[in-house]
Amino acid sequence: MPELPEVETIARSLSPGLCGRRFVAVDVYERRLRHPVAPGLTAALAGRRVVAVGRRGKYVLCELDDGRIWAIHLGMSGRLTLMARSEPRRRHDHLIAYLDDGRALYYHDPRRFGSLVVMAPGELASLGGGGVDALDPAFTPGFLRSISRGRRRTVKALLMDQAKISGIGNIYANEILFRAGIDPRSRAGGLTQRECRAIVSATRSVLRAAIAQRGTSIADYRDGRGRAGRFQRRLRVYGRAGAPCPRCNARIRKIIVAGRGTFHCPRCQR
DNA sequence: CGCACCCCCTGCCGGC
DNA sequence: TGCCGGCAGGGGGTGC
Repeated sequence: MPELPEVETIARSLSPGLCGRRFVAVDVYERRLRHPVAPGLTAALAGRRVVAVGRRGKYVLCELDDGRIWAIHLGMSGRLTLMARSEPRRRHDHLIAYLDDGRALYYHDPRRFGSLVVMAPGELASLGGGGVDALDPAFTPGFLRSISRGRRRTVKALLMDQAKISGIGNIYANEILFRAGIDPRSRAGGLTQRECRAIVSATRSVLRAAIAQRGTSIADYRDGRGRAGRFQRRLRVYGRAGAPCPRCNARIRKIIVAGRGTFHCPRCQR
């Protein structure tokens, strides 16, 4: 589910309610996530105060008062919600972290593709493969060109490679390449400077616009207060197979690229 | 190196 | 109505 804009929205919506609060107790109900929840997670969180809530790539980062960082990945179906602690635990609520103000943070993940890890600040650089965050100023056309050069892989696979660029998933890769006018199957190594500029520019505008709409809610996604996003109304190709291209009216096609459903306009994306 | 392919897991939807 | 296959925003591992 959540890509960069959704994770950013979740972090922002949690921050006011979490910052300055202390975890008084943490209950783990299911340890079998993408990586098994470490036995020491509860002890690492309990008693700690939250100093800041942020994001990197697709991870929500919760900075603790001992300098360590709780990194939360929501996989495809994860939710992180701040609610009154009297809320009943629901099916697939795998962790509840109780705060010192009568509220609690609920981690909910039906498919269990997410992960929960407390790490030292030094380990942050390698998180999720260590790619440059897609909204980091360091993600420039020159950088994109440097990681593309000589590569035969498709440009879409490169955009979604978290070890190179972090935060872009399947929905936004489709939208970015549509706005940049580039065929998702084209080879990364063949990108011109002009195309690299178009991709970086489209990445920033699409991700920022999606954040402004508080993310894309297709099925599961909700922010830290349970609210849906609105960017699904602005999607130009994702999920629109057979519909007319908003730019040229040709029919949008669905193909498979990089193992994922890929939507594109065969006329305006070259 | 990069990819196709498989897996993990639950829920939902459409077709029959 | 029920069953079944396919698909879904994530990542990781393997073998070619």
